Amino acid sequence: VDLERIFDDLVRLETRWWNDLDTRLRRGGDVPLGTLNVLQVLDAVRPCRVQDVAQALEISVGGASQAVDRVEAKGFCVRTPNPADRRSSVLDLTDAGRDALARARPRVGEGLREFLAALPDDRVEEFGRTLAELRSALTKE
Amino acid sequence: VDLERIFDDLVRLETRWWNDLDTRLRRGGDVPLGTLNVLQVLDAVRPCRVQDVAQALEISVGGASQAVDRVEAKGFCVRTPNPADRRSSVLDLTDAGRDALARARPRVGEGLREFLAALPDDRVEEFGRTLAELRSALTKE
DNA sequence: AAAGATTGACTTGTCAATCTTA
DNA sequence: TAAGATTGACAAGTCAATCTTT
Repeated sequence: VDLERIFDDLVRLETRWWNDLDTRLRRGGDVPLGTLNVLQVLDAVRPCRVQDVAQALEISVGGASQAVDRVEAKGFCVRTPNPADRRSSVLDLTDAGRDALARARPRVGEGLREFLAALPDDRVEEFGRTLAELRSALTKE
Repeated sequence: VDLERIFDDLVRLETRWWNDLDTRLRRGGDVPLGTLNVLQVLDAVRPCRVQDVAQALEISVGGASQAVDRVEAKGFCVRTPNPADRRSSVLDLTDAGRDALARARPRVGEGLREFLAALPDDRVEEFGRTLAELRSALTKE
């Protein structure tokens, strides 16, 4: 098996899907895909701190802090002092943030359905299982 | 099937693998992974222009031009005026570039073997086939 | 001291405008 | 006019240094 080829295909596929989805979102007047990812984390993880965003997106804490800055500057979330630990803040979606999330999410779904239409359902499932296993194998290191 | 979860796992897996491999390379005194990718294209595609790098890496032409700038600044490739079309240059690896490529490549292989050790061989093969199919489905659009 | 977060300097990508040659 | 490439302004990540609170 040619592992370098697998890695190359993984990276390029991710690049193309990311850029294509991001372009769709921007053209449709929605938030960029990076912003959407943050909104999804804020919606799914509660309570949510900067650290939780970093972990969910597999990026550095510094990067997550800056990403939250941008989302907050657009009025999509607020930092509230954390009563349990004053070193951190709790991040909460605003109504505008929830609206942006609700508008953008379906567009991503559309794109993904098109991308994966090339594959029969059982292989899509298998693909998802494999990705999940490879990812969970990593976090155990 | 949860397509959003598949996309999320794809993006995060790529992020982790990329960052882990890049860290290994830098720690070992080798070129960064982005540079290695360019070297691999210059080695595989001949003759190679900036446009070919952009296509192979699925990045913009502007980004490819800058990436080649960096590789050239490190002395790993040279731009030679293209006799067949004077709008473009032909890119060639230098001896130093070939050395850097030969040193870095095996380290990436090591990392990938570790990452994929979590999976039996037949599923690694299947994973590779799926990635290739999904990618080729894209280029036809 | 260690943990959470922020900040500044840097890397590497995008896009739009521009230049040169076809 | 279009194609190949370059450039400058900007976007979004990394890391290391720092600040505050535990």
